[in-house]
Amino acid sequence: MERALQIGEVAAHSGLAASAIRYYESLDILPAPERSASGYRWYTGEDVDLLRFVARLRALEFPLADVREIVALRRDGKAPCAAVRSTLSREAAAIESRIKDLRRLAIELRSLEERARDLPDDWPTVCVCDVLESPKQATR
Amino acid sequence: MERALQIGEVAAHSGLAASAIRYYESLDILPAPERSASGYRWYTGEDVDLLRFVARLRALEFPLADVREIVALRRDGKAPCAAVRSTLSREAAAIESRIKDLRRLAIELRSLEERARDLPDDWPTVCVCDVLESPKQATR
DNA sequence: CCTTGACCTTCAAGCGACTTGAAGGTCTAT
DNA sequence: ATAGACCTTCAAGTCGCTTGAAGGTCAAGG
Repeated sequence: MERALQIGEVAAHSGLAASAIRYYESLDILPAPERSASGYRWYTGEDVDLLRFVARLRALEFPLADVREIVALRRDGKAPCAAVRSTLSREAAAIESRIKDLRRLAIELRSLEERARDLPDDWPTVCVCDVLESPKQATR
Repeated sequence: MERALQIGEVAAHSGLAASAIRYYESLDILPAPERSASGYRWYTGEDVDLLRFVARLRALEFPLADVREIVALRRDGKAPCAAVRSTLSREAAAIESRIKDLRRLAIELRSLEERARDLPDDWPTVCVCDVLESPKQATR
């Protein structure tokens, strides 16, 4: 016979923070669990499965709106596969584009850093900041 | 003789949104410009240089707190190079670590997507979602 | 029986970097 | 005179939570 679990326990089992679980419940992403006589939330093993699933979606950076939709489909007995697929491809594309941006950024930051390393702190500043000004000019 | 510029014009010249410029001013990141008799902000050519510089810092994803510090140093006649260097290396490290995370994520999303492509929408769902459940199991 | 400490509760506010909207004023051209 | 394209301020919304305050509950130990 399985014992009911407190929020801290399901948090530990799912990898979500207790505050995040309460937050999801407040947004109707997660169903409200039973309560003990004193008002504590009681979770079941099924709840833990759902929390784990939600944690996985969030680890994949699914937006909460999508998580809500997917969890609702599941609650209605429908397989959320189509919704999951749609978010998967949208997220994957967004993240790949973000990676491209960040890579450009990282290269620029590192090259600026290299350039800055050679300048003294009191380098006479003719414009706002020599390190960042007119970035397309010579690398010295 | 140079004509004063309205916020929309300096926004266009700097790449910042007018709303962002007002926001920076409200946070004392940017100095408050002169105003016309009717209350419009009037910007000078120097202001545009500063706005461009700030736009560049933000394009490099410098946090606003750092931008504030750097702009303040400059206002006090000090070269902000040390502060810039410090943010550069911190930001570069943070962004490279973020890239690593996102690359792992992208790989996982794409492989899940591939796996999902082969499943019908009404695939009998034995758990919350077959596509995402027990991700370490066979790729079918 | 009482206290300690670790848990739990709710509600409100804060984070970062803005954007958006409402409600209104100004300026230029027709 | 009016249209429309600017500008102003202020408040609230976005996203995904976390943190803090103020308090209730519960088991163990003295």
